[in-house]
Formats: sequence, C-alpha cells, structure tokens
Amino acid sequence: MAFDSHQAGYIALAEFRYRIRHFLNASERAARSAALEPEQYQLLLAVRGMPRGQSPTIQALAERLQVRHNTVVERVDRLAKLGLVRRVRSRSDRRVVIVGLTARGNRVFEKLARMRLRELRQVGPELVAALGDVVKAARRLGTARRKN
Amino acid sequence: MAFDSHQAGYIALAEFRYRIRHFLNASERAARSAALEPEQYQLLLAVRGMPRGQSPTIQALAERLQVRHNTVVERVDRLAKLGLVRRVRSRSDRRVVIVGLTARGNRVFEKLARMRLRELRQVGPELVAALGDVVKAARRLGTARRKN
DNA sequence: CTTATTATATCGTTTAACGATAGAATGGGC
DNA sequence: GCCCATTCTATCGTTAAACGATATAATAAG
Repeated sequence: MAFDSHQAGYIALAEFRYRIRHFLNASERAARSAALEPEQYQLLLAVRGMPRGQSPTIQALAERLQVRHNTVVERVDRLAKLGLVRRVRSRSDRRVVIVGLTARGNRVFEKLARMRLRELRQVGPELVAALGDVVKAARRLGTARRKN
Repeated sequence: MAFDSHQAGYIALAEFRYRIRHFLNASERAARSAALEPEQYQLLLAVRGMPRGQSPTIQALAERLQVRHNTVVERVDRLAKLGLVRRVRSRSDRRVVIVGLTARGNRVFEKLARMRLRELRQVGPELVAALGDVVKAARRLGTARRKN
C-alpha cells in the first residue's frame, strides 16, 4: 500500500478545510476588530439571520449555532452585559426567551456582516472551487465501487 | 428601519454558517467515534493532505491549520502519545521536524477520511447551494445603491 | 566568530463549551 | 382542577485547546 488511490481525495478534503479555516479566521479577526469575541458575533448573526418566520429563542439559536442551549445562555449573558442584546420574555409562553439586538447591537452587527459579505465577494470563488473539487473527489469515491 | 435592505444577505450568511457548522459537527462526531479529538483528526488530515511537494513540518502544518506553531506541537504530542504519528528530524536541516503517520495512524485516518468524503456526497449539494446564495447576496451588496 | 534569524518546545493562563443539575412554566390524562 | 411528564431557561464546576511569553537549538549572514 505504497500510495492510497484516494490520495487526491485527501488533498482535496484538506484543501477545503484550509479554505474554510481561512474564511473563519478572517471572520474572527473582523469580530475582534469590533471588540467582540468571534462567538459573540456568531450569536448576533444567528439572531439577525434567523430564517423568516422563526423567532430567535434560546433553543432555536442553540440549534442554529449547533451548540448546547446553556452555551447560548452564556453568550447572551455576555452580550447583554455589553449592551448589544436584550432578553424579551415571550407573551404566549413565559418559559421562552426571545433575544433581540439593541440599537447599538444592530450597528455593530451590520458593520461586521457587511464586511463579511464583502470578503465573500473576494474569496467566494476560491471556496466554490475547493468545494467543487472535494465533491467531485467524493463522487469518484462512490463510483469506484458501486454498491447503492 | 423596520427592515434592513440587506436582510436577505444576513439570512444567506447565517444559513451558510449553519451549513458549515453542521458539516464541522458531523466531522467532530466522526472523529470522536474513532476515539480522537476533532483537532487530532484535523492534524492527521493536514499531514496526509499536504499539497504535493510540501513536507508536513510543524511550521507548514501550523499554516495549513491556521493555528500557532506551538498548538501544532501540542497536537503532535498528543497524537504521538497515542501512537498515531511520529516525529522525524529532517536530515538537511536538523531544526526541522517532519510529522509522519504510523501504520495505525494511517488506518485510523483513512477510515475517517473516507467517512467524511462519503458525507460530502450527501451534504455537498446543500453546501454548494448555501455558498452560491451568499455569494450572490454579496454581489448584490456591491451593486446596490448606497442609501443611508 | 559574533549576531540575527528560523524552527521547535515548554509553561502558565485564559476562556468557551460542556455535563450535571435546578427551577419555572406548560400541557396531557384523568 | 390536579398530578406528572415535558419543555425551556439558568447556574455551577470542570475540562481542554489555544495562546502569549519564553526558552533552546540549529542555521545563516555579515
């Protein structure tokens, strides 16, 4: 087994990861440039970028951010202390907390989000290319030995 | 300011993040299913997926993983203790350490990497779609009229 | 041969995420 | 109405990865 026949796939996979990491790192730097922890910006984004019709409750945010609910509670605590978000108890179900951005939170968020969208105009094509490569490699993996 | 004109862009951005997080979480679960920390699998991938012609030195790996070099040192320590990688001093420059997978490391890595490629056959299209959306939104940001 | 640079390693600190746990509000079955 | 299970949010102690600062060794430059 001198060289695995999937070597090209591994390289494509690693390259994809590299591009993602680059993208995420740039995002983290942007967040810190606004005196925010990266995770705090992610929370703001999740609140403002909630799919239409859904409310940014603690639970819903946990799902969107793919973290445990208590992690969201902690992030909201920190952002509330910074005056960027506020908790609003739901009228219909008083167990539920709906997270909203303050005016200041909105200003900070929009500045950052637009930076990120601008960045994506630049690196978007590279991400698309890397993703395309790895998906192609993944398909080759499938056709090598057809069993489904 | 009932609704920001970039609202669709924020949703696209959040959706893209959600898909990425999903992908990364699945990767982390896969790593743990092999009794590895997610970051340890990432190191294995970076070693085996190094661009052709480049050696997986501590420095090069730090660049590829987008972390500080001492972080790579620590990851290598842990993986070496598990018997999955080994350090090899470069002959030409004895400051340099080249990281290599052991036979066991290769077996573990290949199992995981193939799982990940298979997963990408499934969710690849969703990632492509989300990325396409956000890049489109980013382009609109550029061409939109600059009000307020 | 002296100094600067590059590459790796060590150590103490920080902090976000987590599991476990608790408590409050709601709903279903009767 | 009442009990019990469920749902939603909050608290607390622990863990572990990443980092900055620092150290050591090899090499290059002058």
